[in-house]
Amino acid sequence: MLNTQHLITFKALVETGSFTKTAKQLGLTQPAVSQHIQKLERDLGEPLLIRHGRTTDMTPAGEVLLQHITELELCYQDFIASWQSHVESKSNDVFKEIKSA
Amino acid sequence: MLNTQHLITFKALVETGSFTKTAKQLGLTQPAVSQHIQKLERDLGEPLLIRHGRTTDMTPAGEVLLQHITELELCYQDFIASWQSHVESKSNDVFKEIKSA
DNA sequence: TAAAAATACTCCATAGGTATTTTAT
DNA sequence: ATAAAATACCTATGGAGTATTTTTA
Repeated sequence: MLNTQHLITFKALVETGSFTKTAKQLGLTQPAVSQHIQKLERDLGEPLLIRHGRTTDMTPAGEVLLQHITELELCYQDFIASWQSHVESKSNDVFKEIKSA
Repeated sequence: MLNTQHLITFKALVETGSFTKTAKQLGLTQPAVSQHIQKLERDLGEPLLIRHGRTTDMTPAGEVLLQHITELELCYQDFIASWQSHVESKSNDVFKEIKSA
């Protein structure tokens, strides 16, 4: 199973293009970022990035994974929204109880 | 961030209706299942299940979460499918290389 | 040679297990 | 009294940090 934190790190890495910047952005160290990517690559059995020296390109596998991450984020946002409205309706219930007391 | 393994455990628990059966099904111990649910409830700040003795009912919060899990599973299945076809097209490339050699 | 990433290692947090207690039928 | 869930406690794995080495621009 893919670790959600590692996926977040991968997405940030694609955006910044730099392990060091990603680490700063996420409040991690650079080795931690390296380890997240390595773990994903081990889990998936192929490289997500092609390293040419300091710069990196995404592999097709990386593109596929990135698309998945985007969809997971949408899914998560939907959940947050429904959770919010659940909590709101709950506090409405409490309000009603107070009023009727 | 909600732990994916804990979500899987919660779904299994809803299906089996029993901590012990869930543990067996997932190859865990019963206390591990208890801990997964407790962790989710702590993370979300409200109960997912109402315990009346040995039996449990899902709370509305539990229903909301379960819906989310279902959507995550769909999302994951889509990913598996696109990953498969990515890998296949890669091996096709390899095949082509062999043929053209 | 100076930067960025990888590696080595160490430590600590937490996930999961065993043993036990609590609870409800 | 028994079966199921909760709690206590312990251990081991792995995640994250520091220090260092490697790499390349």
